[in-house]
Parts: sequence; structure tokens; C-alpha cells
Amino acid sequence: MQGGQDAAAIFVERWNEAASFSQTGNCPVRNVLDKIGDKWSMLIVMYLAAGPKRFNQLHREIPDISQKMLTQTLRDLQRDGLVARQVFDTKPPSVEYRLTALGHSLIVPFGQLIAWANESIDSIHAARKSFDQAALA
Amino acid sequence: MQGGQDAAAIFVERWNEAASFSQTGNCPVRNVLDKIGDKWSMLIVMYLAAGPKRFNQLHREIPDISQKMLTQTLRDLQRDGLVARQVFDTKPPSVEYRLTALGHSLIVPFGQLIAWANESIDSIHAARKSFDQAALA
DNA sequence: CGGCATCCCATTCGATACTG
DNA sequence: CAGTATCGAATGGGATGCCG
Repeated sequence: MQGGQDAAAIFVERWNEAASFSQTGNCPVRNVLDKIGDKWSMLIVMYLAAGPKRFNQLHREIPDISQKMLTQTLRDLQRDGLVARQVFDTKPPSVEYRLTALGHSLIVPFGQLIAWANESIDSIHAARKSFDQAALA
Repeated sequence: MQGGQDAAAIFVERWNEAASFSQTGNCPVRNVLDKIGDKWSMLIVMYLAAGPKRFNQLHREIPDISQKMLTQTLRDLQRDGLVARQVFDTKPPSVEYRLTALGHSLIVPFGQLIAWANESIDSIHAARKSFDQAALA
């Protein structure tokens, strides 16, 4: 619990610190959380965790993603230094994406969160069920 | 890296599993990630990590949150069993919110993520800067 | 193959006003 | 004090079509 309190304090502090100059939208925490909550960012990172992949390879493997969002999300990840883009001068040209060292380092803490999600999902569903039933009263 | 690969595999597996019955929107990972990415959910959790707080106390302490979003986010957190709501029958009535055991347990893995964000934000900003400059060419 | 540009709809969220 | 209700602007993201 001690570590939790520290994390909470840091989180709140950083957030409020950002609120003072929020015009710039420069909150370090929000910057990262926006990617986490993004519909596709983390899914792509997790697919790339297994190794480098080509653009259309990702497009085929990831269910339901549109070409637009795949392109856009890859650009954002590249811009943040989480993903590296390499063009091969073949014909037709091929482009390979891979995680950078920074991208790989994100998998560790993010994996903790996924583990928590899988452990807690039953409790969450149970809580929702009882909450919704209580609301019917 | 081994742990990272495992996490990635679990993540992708769970996601694809959900895609098959995606009509119901029942992906365990998305359920949690939506809360993480939510603009206010995690901020509220972090404020409550320090101890129970009343509604207006949260409203005053959290910068820029509207009454609507505070209410709505607290309801969602309560529904998922992360936050408990207790009404005191005083006059005027007061309502206290506190983290449940489940809510507290989220702070640990989420704290890891915040720590990563704070460690990596400089690298991210640097990557953005060089990316944007390269784009000007 | 690997994109980019455009249109358009759904959801999110802030502002404001009202209630027990 | 602790909400609820309604409106409207901004945003996210899918569908489609074109290009080097």
C-alpha cells in the first residue's frame, strides 16, 4: 500500500503541475495515458512485441482496424519514439515496423496492467451485475 | 523481455477472443483500458488513494472537472466495484466516496505505468522534436 | 504495397439550469 | 450538499476513393 500511495501522490502532483500550464497540453501523465486508452495504440504495440511486421501484415492480423487508423496510429507511435519505421527499396516497396527499445520497455508496466485486468475482470463483472440489479429496484 | 512477450501474447489472445463475440463488447482488456484512458477515472482513483473524500471535496480539489463528469465517473467506478459510496443521513446530507479493495489493488500496476511515464517522458519529447523537425524538410 | 484526402456519423464532454 | 437534465461543440474514427 505504501508504494501505491507514492504512485498516487506522484500522479496527482504531475497532473496538477500540468493544470497550471494546461494551455500547452504538456502533462506527462496525460500524454502517456492518451496512448494507453487509445483504441489501437497498445494493440499495435502488442502485435509488434512478437517481432517486426510489414504494414499489410499488421493490417491482416489485427481484427477490424481500418487502414486509416493503422496508418495514423503507427505515425503517432513513431513520432513518440515507440516504433521505428524502415523502408526497403524493393519493388513494390515494402515498409517494416518494429518496436524501439523505448517501445519494448513499455511492455513491462503495461503487461502488469493487463495481468491485473485479467485477474480482476470477474470481480468487475460481478460488481456490475449486482449494481445493475440494485438499480432496478 | 520474456515476461513482456508473455504479456503481449495474453493481450493479443484476449483481444482476438473478444473480437469473435465483439457484438457484446465484452473484451476484458478493453473494459479496463477504457477506464485507464478515460479523462477522469484514474485521476479520481488517485485522489481517493489518499483516503475517503466527500463529493464537493473532490469537486474542489480536482482541477477543471465539471460536476457532470465527476458524478458520471464516480457512478461508473462504483458500478465496476472500484469505488464505494456511503451516504450519511445528516442535514444537509453528505456522501463519502472511498476506494474498495479492488480499487486499491489497481493502484499498484497503474503506479508502474505512471512511473514509466515519468521516466520516459523526456525520451518521448525528444523523439517528437526530432520527428517534427524531420517533417519540415 | 503503403499510404493520403475527404466526407460523415457517433460519442464525449463542457456549460448551463434545475431539484430534493 | 449532492446531484439530474438538456443542449451544443469538439473529437474520434469508419467508409470510400485516389496516388506513387
